[in-house]
Amino acid sequence: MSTRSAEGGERRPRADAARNRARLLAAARELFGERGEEVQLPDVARAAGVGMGTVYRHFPTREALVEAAAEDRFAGILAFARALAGEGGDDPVLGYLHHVGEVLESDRGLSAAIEALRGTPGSAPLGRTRAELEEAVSVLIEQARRAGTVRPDVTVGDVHLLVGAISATVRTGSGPWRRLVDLTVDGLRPRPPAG
Amino acid sequence: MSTRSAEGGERRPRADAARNRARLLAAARELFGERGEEVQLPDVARAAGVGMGTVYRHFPTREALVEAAAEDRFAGILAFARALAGEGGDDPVLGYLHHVGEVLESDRGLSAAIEALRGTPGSAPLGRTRAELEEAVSVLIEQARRAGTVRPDVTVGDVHLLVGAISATVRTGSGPWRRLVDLTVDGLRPRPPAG
DNA sequence: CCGGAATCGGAATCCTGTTCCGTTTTGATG
DNA sequence: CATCAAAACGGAACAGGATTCCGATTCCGG
Repeated sequence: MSTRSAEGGERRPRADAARNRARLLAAARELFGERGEEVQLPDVARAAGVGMGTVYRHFPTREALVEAAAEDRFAGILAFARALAGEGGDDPVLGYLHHVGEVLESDRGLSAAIEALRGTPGSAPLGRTRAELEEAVSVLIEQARRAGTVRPDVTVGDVHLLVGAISATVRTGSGPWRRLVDLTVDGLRPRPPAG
Repeated sequence: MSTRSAEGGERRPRADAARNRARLLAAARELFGERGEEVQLPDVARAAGVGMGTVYRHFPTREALVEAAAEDRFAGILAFARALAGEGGDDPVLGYLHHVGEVLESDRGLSAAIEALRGTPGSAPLGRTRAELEEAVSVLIEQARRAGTVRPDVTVGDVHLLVGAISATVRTGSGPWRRLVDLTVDGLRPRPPAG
């Protein structure tokens, strides 16, 4: 009980630890983003100039590293969703899905993270972002509903469902995800604008 | 050149080989259907009462075994599609997607096979079934188009895309696949029948 | 019944994620 | 600045599972 106050206090990490963690994340973001799941832990360790022990000191499991590396992608998507809400456009849900698809396309590790998230109840860092994202998306839906671009019964869960489907499509390269979005979004619309 | 005619002749397999292959397929169908990808090759070998060497004599790779085990599911789906075409209903595409979803739900190994198929250009046994399936589905689409239940621009590729999405949704258990079908199929309809 | 080819079984190998532990680095203290 | 315990490090050892190898066994045409 000398330098730090009471119990819950997270002690500031040692300088080398912080440095290595940062290097690991940088390497992981680069490699996973480029090659996706096929990247092996030893590769990441080597790219970060670090031993395997260090990898596991910072991330309890491979999956955790994948998630951590994807974290700022989620943050980016969240920011986008909020900006979209601010713009007040007519079809924010479509815009959101397109954006998610594009990000997925540009970062092959993100879909891995999305899938990994299924198993995890609430991962510490992402749990919060996830909740905020849910909130932001529901705002988009509400907005779209008012503009008449989505059916009144569409929920946040539905949008998540579609994101999952898009993610799988991009990950497996099983087809043009934009087409999937188009097919589905037309299904989201309450009625054709008659034109 | 004694018992068999010329070059291309496939010689009849030895009795024990045929028996073991059948046992392997039976075991694989049962185990993969029940537990999906998490089943391990040694389990299948044990269940079939066969050694690992035998597994690999018959199937060059785990993936090949998964595919072979799923083969008659594909055949069943093909048969269903043809029957559906025969019935001449109004919305055969919806019926097809529902059926596929149900089969996927009942056999956890099928989605693994579907995904495995992506990598393979033309696997000998499935290549044929795949082509026939494509033909059958295009008949369904044509029929639905005439009935006005799908947009005129919907293609076989679109339906495959949706099947892939459904498969991923079922496999990861990431949500209610029926809802996904509903959302999407509404997107397939040309226009609300005004009523 | 024989002989050789086709199969078989399962141990050995290889590849990867994960764990362990002796060594090194950090930073609070005197 | 020197000291020392705690924290972090590196990389070798381990573990689980797919795949390969090869000596032993089984089939089948003659």
